[in-house]
Amino acid sequence: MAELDSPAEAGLVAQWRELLARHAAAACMLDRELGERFGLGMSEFEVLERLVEDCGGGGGQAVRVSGLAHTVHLSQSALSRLIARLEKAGLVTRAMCESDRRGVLLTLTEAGRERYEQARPLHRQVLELTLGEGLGPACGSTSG
Amino acid sequence: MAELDSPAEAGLVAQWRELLARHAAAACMLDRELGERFGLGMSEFEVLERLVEDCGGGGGQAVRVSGLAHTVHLSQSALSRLIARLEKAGLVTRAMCESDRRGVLLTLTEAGRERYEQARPLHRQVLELTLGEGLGPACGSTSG
DNA sequence: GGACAGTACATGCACATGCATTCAATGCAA
DNA sequence: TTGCATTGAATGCATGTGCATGTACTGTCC
Repeated sequence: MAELDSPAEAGLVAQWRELLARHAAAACMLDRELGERFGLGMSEFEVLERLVEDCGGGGGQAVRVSGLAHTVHLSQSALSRLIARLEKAGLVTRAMCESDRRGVLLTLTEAGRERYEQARPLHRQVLELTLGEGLGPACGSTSG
Repeated sequence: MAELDSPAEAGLVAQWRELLARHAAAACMLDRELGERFGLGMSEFEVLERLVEDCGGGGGQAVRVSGLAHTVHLSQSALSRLIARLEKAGLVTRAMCESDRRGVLLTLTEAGRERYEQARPLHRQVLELTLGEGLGPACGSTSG
């Protein structure tokens, strides 16, 4: 039996599996629910939320893409395409940064803010369901 | 300010972001390290591990694919293709189940067991790094 | 000014994933 | 036995992701 060499190792693996299960359950349900009802993926919502936070309540404040990359767990290329999707959907606007013309400034549109506000309750409900109580079966294993 | 309506909501979101960060850090490093050194993805290793556990120490005990789906957080189709990759790599063997010929029995090959045993220390090291201590920047945001 | 390294973002490409569908096999009912 | 719903797994397809690269721009050194 090679898998029970040390108790510390077993605990670490148990912790990892618990994390995997919770993440899978939450991520899958978020993707499905937000996608069905609001046309947003989990990461799309996450980016919108960061934009709302960083832009503050006042509209029009712009955010650099490079700043987002530090908070959203996506590669730079994935983030670039995600923003392209959001822009295509009319939820954000891309504009050239004047002070550093390599950079891109993101502005949340009114539609983007509304979409976020509409989706937020569902997002929180899913988190309550999947993080609050004992975890259920994850997404992938229930499909088929 | 719409994002601080209730303290419970804020706590839930904080918990979710913590989970996202830990998962991203661990999953990314696992994929990268296991991929570079052993040609295994995170999920491939996970499946091998379940096979080792379910087959027990003795070789040759077979495991149904349908049973794996409940423990690995993948869709049925993804699991099917993952198993195909493992079989192509010579790490598992697919055989028809005699009692229910719809089912597929998986057998860990000697190479599969060896690969798992070789990869396990690295897997545990990554878990220690990413789960044990305070989380660092996640994978995606550090690439580029 | 010109050359060159570094940064910010976009894009080509390969690949893993999920959904819907398909195929094979089982269980049940008539 | 035939007919039908169900289950286990494989496959077509669209999509999201990361890596490597390309493009545009900045800053530095000469």
